Amino acid sequence: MTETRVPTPTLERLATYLRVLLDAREAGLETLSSRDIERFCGISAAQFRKDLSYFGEFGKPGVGYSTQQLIECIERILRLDREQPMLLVGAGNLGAALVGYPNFRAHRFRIAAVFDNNFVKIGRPFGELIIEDIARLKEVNAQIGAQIAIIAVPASAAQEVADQLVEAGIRAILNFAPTSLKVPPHVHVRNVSFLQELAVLSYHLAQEPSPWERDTEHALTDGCVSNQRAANSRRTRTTRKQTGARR
Amino acid sequence: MTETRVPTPTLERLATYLRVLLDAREAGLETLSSRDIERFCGISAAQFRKDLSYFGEFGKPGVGYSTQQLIECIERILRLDREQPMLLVGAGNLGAALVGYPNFRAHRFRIAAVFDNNFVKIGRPFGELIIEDIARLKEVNAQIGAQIAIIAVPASAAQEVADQLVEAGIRAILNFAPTSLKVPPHVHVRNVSFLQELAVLSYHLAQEPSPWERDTEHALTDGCVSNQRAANSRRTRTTRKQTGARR
DNA sequence: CATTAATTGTGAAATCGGTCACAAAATGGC
DNA sequence: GCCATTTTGTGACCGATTTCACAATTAATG
Repeated sequence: MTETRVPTPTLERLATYLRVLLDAREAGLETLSSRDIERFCGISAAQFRKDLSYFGEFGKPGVGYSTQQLIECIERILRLDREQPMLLVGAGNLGAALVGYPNFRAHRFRIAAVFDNNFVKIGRPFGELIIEDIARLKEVNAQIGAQIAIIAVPASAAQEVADQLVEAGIRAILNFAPTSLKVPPHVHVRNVSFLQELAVLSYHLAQEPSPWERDTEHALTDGCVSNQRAANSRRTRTTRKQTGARR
Repeated sequence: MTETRVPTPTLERLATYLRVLLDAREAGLETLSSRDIERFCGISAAQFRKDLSYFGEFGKPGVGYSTQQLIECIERILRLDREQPMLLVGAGNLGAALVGYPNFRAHRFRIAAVFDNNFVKIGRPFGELIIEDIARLKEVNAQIGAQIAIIAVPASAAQEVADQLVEAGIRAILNFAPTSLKVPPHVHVRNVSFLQELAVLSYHLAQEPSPWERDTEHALTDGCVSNQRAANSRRTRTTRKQTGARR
């Protein structure tokens, strides 16, 4: 609340709170308590209050929070209170899904231009926009002044695109390509990785095999043993216990 | 590394390591050290070693890790070593991007069926699949036996879809709808929220305004003051310091 | 106006995740 | 075979985040 940097998890949750509040306002609720928030999105009431405490005091003891006022405050904190033009690079399937994504507007994000390097696509309409030549990135953004860009190109092209975006004055990148971008320190990057999310789910499934699988599969306990040194030396250091993949 | 639960951040990073390893194998590198990994994806060498230590020992001191062996081990850990059929619900733009997503196959994920509730779409081709009636979810999955599903429908329909998926035996859900799903405890959910990611980026931009904006805008320090009680009572509790949004 | 019930904001404690540093292991050179 | 060099695996430390618990505040009731 006084001088601390705000933890990223707090920022992420703020967006969730905002969504809940918007729904609540839609439903005509004028105030919400932290316990209501917990019911609606599963984030604990204490967590919610602690998160808000980084920014000030917004509630009334005994009453809760004014839906309308808290919406306005969170929107200001997150800079969602003004139009934000964005650049989209990559006019493929994913790009098409993004230009058609209806929820951007509620948060005042707007895709202001689309770029691709495929000369067959350049000049064609894409949603309500015309696909621009990626070579004109800097030139076009001199007009638009976008600070945020979305990368929706294959991994092999992503780094080059990122470099061009930085060159064009972009300071924040939402990256859908499965690759680790290298950018100067003043540029923020957030990665969205379907594969990563699926991998985490897949891991958890493996931990608790489904009933019909349990008796035909024993791979959970064999499988990934230590390989190399597994069956030989090592394990002599201190009191090496059961080496190998557990669980 | 003996009985601890594996932290989720570790699981997420595992997917990144795998990507790096796959690229390295492609490039003909037979071994990699933890410092190489750090160079390629920015995750610290110590972090990498610690992450692996949850699962066993995979490297050779003085040498590094066999690319091929480590790929195989991580694939086993993440259950990426066998085909995983998935159900996709929602045959809109996003669904189209997902059925066409080329990277699923490298990790053996496969969209085995697509569902929608729009009778105009049902029966039409969608990529290489035919759109099925959502009402046939359970019936169809009795054949497929998928444990993972992807929700790519509007938020308003997401909870109902989730309920039907659980009913159809699904145990893991990748949710693209901006809503908090309620599912039984044995079902895992991961949310993908563009808006949340953009909101975090937007916040950081607000913290460090771009040069050309700095002298025309002063909104950073005014803006979201505490509202309610801001200018009146309160602040009497202990030694309440400067109330209101900072920064 | 006093009492009760609800709810906030926040220090303090607990938990969790990340970094460091170093002993142990592997390799290459001589 | 021995020494120098590299790199692993991990315990110990440290910082960040979450949870807890409670004093303070508000509103409602009689």
